[in-house]
Amino acid sequence: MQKKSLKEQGYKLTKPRQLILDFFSRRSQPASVNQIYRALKAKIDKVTVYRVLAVLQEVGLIFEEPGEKESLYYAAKKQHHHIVCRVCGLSQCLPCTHFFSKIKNFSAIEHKMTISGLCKKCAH
Amino acid sequence: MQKKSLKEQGYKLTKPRQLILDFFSRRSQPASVNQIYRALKAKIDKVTVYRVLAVLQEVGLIFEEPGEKESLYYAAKKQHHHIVCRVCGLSQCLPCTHFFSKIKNFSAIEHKMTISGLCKKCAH
DNA sequence: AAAATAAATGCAAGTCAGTTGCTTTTACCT
DNA sequence: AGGTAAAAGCAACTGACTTGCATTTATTTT
Ligand SMILES: [Mn+2]
Ligand SMILES: [Mn+2]
Ligand SMILES: [Zn+2]
Ligand SMILES: [Zn+2]
Repeated sequence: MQKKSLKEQGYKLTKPRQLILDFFSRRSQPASVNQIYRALKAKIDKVTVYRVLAVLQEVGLIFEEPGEKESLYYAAKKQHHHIVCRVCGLSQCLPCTHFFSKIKNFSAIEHKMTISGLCKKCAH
Repeated sequence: MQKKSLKEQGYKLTKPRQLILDFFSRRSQPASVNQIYRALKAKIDKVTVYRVLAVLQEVGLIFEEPGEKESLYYAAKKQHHHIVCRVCGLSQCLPCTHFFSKIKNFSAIEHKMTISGLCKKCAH
């Protein structure tokens, strides 16, 4: 089954929401709030960016991820791990192994991981 | 070889530094800046807590870690991974496997990982 | 098509972690 | 004890993120 739209889930399709959905349809890499805000050349308030991202995440149209500098990043595809260059920010997907399937004493396990390094261009 | 003291590394042994070293000698779990600050009942300025932690980390007497709520945590033992209860904060060490030893395109690899869950007491 | 209405936006102000600049105090050396 | 550089304390700042509230907008109802 494919993703339900905002309207199908009882949310209005507003101009800010449309702008941010368009942004993600053009972009495959994860993006921070500020990257999104700047990409829209401040056509919408930054508070609205936060609120729209919360809604889009709520309805499963985007996904949150941990990041290096700004802590919240979002992407159009479900969360998996990345390696990020600490100099230029180049980011590359990593195959997602399933760590820790049998941890004792804890339930409802979640994990967040950031792997960073220097890409060829930045390594000297 | 064992750890060099502050003095041996050219740093003064001041009252705030002593207090924080004592704090870590009593505590095995990682602690955030605020936890440290509150534990000292504000005997020293919070800015000083930040600066002392930076020094102690610099000289290798404590180690920084990523965390769930506050992003900076510190511990007396070298960085490894933990699982943290999202309700009460109970934290437990995890064996550190050496992920990602052969990543392509990136050098100087570092990783940060937080694993959280609900401990037995908080799981209902 | 216009009015009604609830939901969403924008703006201003607030919170909270972490930083910076600067003055005063302190550890340590002579 | 006195001198001095390093460190502490204080106040103000920054930047991410949140909250409250008045205004605007998407969609429903006439
Ligand atoms: Mn994964
Ligand atoms: Mn590890
Ligand atoms: Zn790079
Ligand atoms: Zn718990």
